[in-house]
Amino acid sequence: MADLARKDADKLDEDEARAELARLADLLAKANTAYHAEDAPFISDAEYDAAKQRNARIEARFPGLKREDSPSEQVGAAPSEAFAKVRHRVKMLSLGNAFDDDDVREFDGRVRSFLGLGPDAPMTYTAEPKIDGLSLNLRYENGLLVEAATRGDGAEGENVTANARTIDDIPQRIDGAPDVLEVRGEVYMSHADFAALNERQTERGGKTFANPRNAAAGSLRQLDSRITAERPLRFFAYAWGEVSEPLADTQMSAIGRLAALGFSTNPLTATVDGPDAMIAHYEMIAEQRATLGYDIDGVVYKVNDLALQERLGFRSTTPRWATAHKFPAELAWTWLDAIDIQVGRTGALSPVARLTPVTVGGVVVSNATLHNEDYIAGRDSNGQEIRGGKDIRVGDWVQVYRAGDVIPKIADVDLDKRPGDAVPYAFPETCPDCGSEAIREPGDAVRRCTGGLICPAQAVEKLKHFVSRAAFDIEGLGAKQVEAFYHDESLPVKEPADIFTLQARDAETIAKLKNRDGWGEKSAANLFAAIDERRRIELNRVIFALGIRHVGENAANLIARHYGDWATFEAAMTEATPGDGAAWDELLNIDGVGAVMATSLVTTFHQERERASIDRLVAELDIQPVEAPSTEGSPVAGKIVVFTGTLEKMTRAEAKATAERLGAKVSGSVSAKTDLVVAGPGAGSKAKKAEELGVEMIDEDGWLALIGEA
DNA sequence: GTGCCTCGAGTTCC
DNA sequence: CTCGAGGCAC
Repeated sequence: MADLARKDADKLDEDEARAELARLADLLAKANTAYHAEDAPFISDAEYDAAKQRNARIEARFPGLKREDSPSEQVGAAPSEAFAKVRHRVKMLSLGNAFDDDDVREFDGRVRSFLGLGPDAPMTYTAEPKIDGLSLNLRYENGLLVEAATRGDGAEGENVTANARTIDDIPQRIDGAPDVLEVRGEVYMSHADFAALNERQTERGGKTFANPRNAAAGSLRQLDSRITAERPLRFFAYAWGEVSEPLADTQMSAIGRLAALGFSTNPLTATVDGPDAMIAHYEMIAEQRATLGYDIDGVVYKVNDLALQERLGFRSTTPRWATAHKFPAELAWTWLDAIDIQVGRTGALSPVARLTPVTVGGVVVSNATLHNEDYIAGRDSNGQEIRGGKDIRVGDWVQVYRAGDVIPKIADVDLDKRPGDAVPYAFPETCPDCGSEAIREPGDAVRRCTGGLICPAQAVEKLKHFVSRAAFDIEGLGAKQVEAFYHDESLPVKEPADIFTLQARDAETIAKLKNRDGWGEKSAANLFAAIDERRRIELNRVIFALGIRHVGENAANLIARHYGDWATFEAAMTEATPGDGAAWDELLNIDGVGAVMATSLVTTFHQERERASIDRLVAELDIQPVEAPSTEGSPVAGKIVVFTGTLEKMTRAEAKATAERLGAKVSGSVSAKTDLVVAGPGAGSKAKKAEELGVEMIDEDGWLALIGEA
């Protein structure tokens, strides 16, 4: 009986099967509690899946033995699917950062210059503490709370409505609000509540939390909302998402409106005029930091006038009208035990510091990035000394901080504690993984392995990139799995095409897969189904997935939109030669593609080995063409627009942003391809050229009238 | 040629 | 999140 757990599920007799089902039911129940309720799993996901499958297999053989508390009847098994996804109707963006007074002045300067205002024009901002918790979007329809979602990646978060309802600061219903109102704010835990919770957890033998933020995050993400209800979470409202009618004219009065509706708003929120007042408010909050009773990590400034906020708009990931002034990072000293080298997808050799674990800002840090060769030597990319020119050596006593409160870095070295035998770090000149020469191009900061596809480290990283979220995103085939497959000689997946031939390649594949830990027939079938589903895939994802240097998600979109379908794209890459020819010029003419990116693309398609690998992949796929996004109803969609002369009612940057939002392409020079020239006073050569070419020309008012109709 | 701005690549820990 | 580099405007 002792080895029951090891015995093949198909060979158990009836008594053994009954005992084994009981054991598995108990094990899985405990694992569930540990995972969900205590946030401290004691078995791996793979072990969990294996136990579940073993249970299902035995039940299939002895249906009569199926228990009333059978784990196969229980829902919510897969931890990652615990919460439903919610797509935010208005994106939840992050904020840009300011680290010192100069950054704050620069922020103010950027706001003014975008709006075309001088340094003396009045400009009012709000300033409020930046709460260190997790942001939440609350959706109210007709005054009733209908949905609460975490920020997630900004576009999509998790539905935690049941848990949010247990938080006292979050009203279930509100009176006098717009029909649709999304309130945004921060869920946090106070210092006192955090300490009491950890004490309680210790008494119960449960897991304690490293800091209030983790405690708040862990509590909000409980599957059982009764547990969340016992956790003392709080909420400050500071923003909004979708609203059916405007809340107010200014940020400050909108916050007042939220307070009037029954939300907690932070009492240290105030309006301030200009950078000096912003900085003064920051210092006032910094002085109170220790006595607030909850964690804050800085001060947030927002342009107060909502009409100006709208004009300022957004950059790719952050609003132009707000920034976060962060408190200086916490520092800690520890020993540097070793320096390891990692090899990236593009062959970049990145040094990583292995540290004696140390707590920095409530988190235990054991690794820190060392960037590159120069950084270790004590110089930045311009050859300027950093850390007072002190190099970093194995054995050193080093000061660590978390840049942006996230990435561990080394700030300083204590030379007095340097061991006598410490030697300067010798950066490897060959790849630690494949032994190929590692070369640093002149003017480049990184040293790269020249092994290309023959380098196992690069091949694995390329595969990870291939299955990543913005690329193929195959369900059940993440970074960990492809790495395991790569190294499993019985099921080799050495390049992307191998993923798609996995099933067909070998009739025994399923049998082989089953030998892997935690895999059964069902998981294999699921995997193949997920892979097959991804054979139909959009062109932009394919281009990004190829992992060509300098071609990221954004560039891949631009390129896909330009060529439209794979055949056209492939023909263009094959035909183009770096430096000249019509195909090369066409590539360079794509907005956002320059010579470096173009060379990288074209040479990849001309390298025999790379090309063969791409061809093998494409043969397995059904690549969907992409169309330029239709900006319906926009009078300037797809048009090439040039702004020239002095613009009086908007700045150049503003005009460009607006035009692009409406689907127009903004160019700097007038050519036969130009559709429209917007000329302000003082327009010179460009207006003249437009006239010669017969391009339509309008003034600023004409432009505003045109887009006003949009 | 210089100076933004944005993107790409690499990074850690939960 | 940060840094470096590419792309592009001035």
